[in-house]
Amino acid sequence: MATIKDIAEKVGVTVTSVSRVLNNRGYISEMLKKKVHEAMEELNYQPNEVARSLIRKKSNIIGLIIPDVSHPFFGEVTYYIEYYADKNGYKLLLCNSKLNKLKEKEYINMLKGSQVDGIIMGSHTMDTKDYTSIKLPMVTLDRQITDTIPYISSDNYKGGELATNLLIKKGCKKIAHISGNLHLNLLAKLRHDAFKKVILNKGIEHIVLQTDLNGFNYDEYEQLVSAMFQEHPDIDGVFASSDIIAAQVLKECYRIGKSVPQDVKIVGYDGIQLGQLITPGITTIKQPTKDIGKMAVSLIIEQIEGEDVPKENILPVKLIERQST
Amino acid sequence: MATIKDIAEKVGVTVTSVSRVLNNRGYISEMLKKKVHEAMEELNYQPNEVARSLIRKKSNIIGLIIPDVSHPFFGEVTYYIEYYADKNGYKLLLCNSKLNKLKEKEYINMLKGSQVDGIIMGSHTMDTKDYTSIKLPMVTLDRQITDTIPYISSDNYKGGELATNLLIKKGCKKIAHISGNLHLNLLAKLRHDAFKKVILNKGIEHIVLQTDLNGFNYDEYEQLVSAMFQEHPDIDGVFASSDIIAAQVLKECYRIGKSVPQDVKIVGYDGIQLGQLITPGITTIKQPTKDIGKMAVSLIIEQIEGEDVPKENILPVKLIERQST
DNA sequence: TTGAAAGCGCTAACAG
DNA sequence: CTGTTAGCGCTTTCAA
Repeated sequence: MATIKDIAEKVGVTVTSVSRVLNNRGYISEMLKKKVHEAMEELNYQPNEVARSLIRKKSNIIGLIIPDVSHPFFGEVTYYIEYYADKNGYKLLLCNSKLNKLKEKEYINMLKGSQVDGIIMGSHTMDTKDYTSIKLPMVTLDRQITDTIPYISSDNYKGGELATNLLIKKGCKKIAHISGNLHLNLLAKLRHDAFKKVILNKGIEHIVLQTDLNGFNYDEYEQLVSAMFQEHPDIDGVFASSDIIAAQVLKECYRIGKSVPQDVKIVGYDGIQLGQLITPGITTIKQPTKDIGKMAVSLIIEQIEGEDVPKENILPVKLIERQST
Repeated sequence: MATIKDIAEKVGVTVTSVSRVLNNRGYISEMLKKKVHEAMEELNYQPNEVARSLIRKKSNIIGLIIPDVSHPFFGEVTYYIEYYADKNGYKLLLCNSKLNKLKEKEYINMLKGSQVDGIIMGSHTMDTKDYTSIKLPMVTLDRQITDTIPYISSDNYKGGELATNLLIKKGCKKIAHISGNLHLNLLAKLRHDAFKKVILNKGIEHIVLQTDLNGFNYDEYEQLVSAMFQEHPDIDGVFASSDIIAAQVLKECYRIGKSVPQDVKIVGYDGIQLGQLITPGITTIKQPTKDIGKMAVSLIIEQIEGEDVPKENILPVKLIERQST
């Protein structure tokens, strides 16, 4: 690979001058500019960003830690984060924590070592102090760690209300809520809280199930859902905390001969693109993945640039009614 | 952030010695080792990988260019690539090209500038010479660019045969194949070739449709599939080039009142995890995403280490029969 | 067993 | 408008 020195020699000036045209800083003659650009073309020169990072103390890299990119919700969010990062001249280092505490720690150290300019955290298994000691621009997705670390979430409480109210409105008498892990302090817990409030308020029979901690496991979902219908065959409404789980519920209904929405009504969560493809369409609460990604990037960049950013960033959700209700 | 100098001063030695214990190279007294490690603990020291990369001329970063992480197939592959990269001490820089030629070029330059040690290319919209001029360890997914650049693909021809034969065996009389873009020189084209060969061989009526170039667009799929059934209402078998498209076909069948598999039989491709959730289950040709990811990483690393690697790497596919056939 | 010195590729005062 | 010099944080000969 050609270096700045090569092109300096070729043009017959010092590296300083070349650096100047590279960065378009200070006075440079048109003549020099032209020659340098030509030489760059010829030698196929590409500035070494590693060297630049070292001296500028800025890598232009954002680290992203999520449980699993292959989960459709995180896949979509990641897509948009990468999109907006690139648009703003940043690169994305991707880390899949699998909701594993140790891996999460290691990734954070790795990212610090790699001199990333900021971290977007979509996985939160560690203790509060582990996050506060990071000392790097940070933004979390769906978790409020302290009031100093900005977070982005969609309006989980509202989502929980919308889903629960819809099921009630449609006449469900016994409703199950299948939530994610309730102990991780995720804001997604608010969906559960809203569910409880609404349902208690209306005095409707209900149960709450929780999926386990070990990431996203389709088999686990399957067992959970199957056991649920076995123990509570009279369930006629399910509010699932993800579209994946909702699809699992739908599948189980088919398997045991319950028709949807006649016997059982189902509401999912996330509004993943793939949800459109399932028949009957699963009613869902759509999270604005694009806006989440965009905001995550802008909040990180603003912090990198030393600006103050709002700590609470709650984006609206939207109820999408399809055939499962 | 503490630097090597800080810890050298704290311990009362030179940076050279500290560097030695960091890298466990050369003679170092146990005493020094211990002291240095203590100081590292105390100052929460993390070696600056940017500085290391600069001097070692090795970043330990792999670049990954794919069309779109939020597409489930690529999401899964990306997940495994990151997994194995991390396992081998490498980091992953993620790039979504959206199958856009210009973006792909820019990403490649960006990755070169970032001094990545190698590139895994899962997006191929450029011309052959653009790839050969990259001069960096590289491996492509599903495209044979030249006989010098190693590629990984699953056995597309076999997959096409399996799918087509199954549909025929199940009694289909008019079979449609919905392929991806046939002009991108992807090896996925072999699915189409196999389809043609088998179907002509048996003299069965058929049509071939092609999805467009602009990445993955659910609306486009919808229109395509809808138009297909309108023009050819007598189609009773569909071999789709992805599970997503197959799901779209299934959905359209529901919409227009065709039952699956009685009226129309469907075979998808990829074997994405999400496919399990759809009812009726869509028969599919499963690509070994985990093995693909693992092999991509190992082929890149072997090249980085100067080893020769096999150029053609074809992994087996597997027919998974579900209810759509 | 440890240190001095050079240098990776680039930027940035400060001179001229 | 251009060059000299120092230095980012680290590794690595070569000496001691």
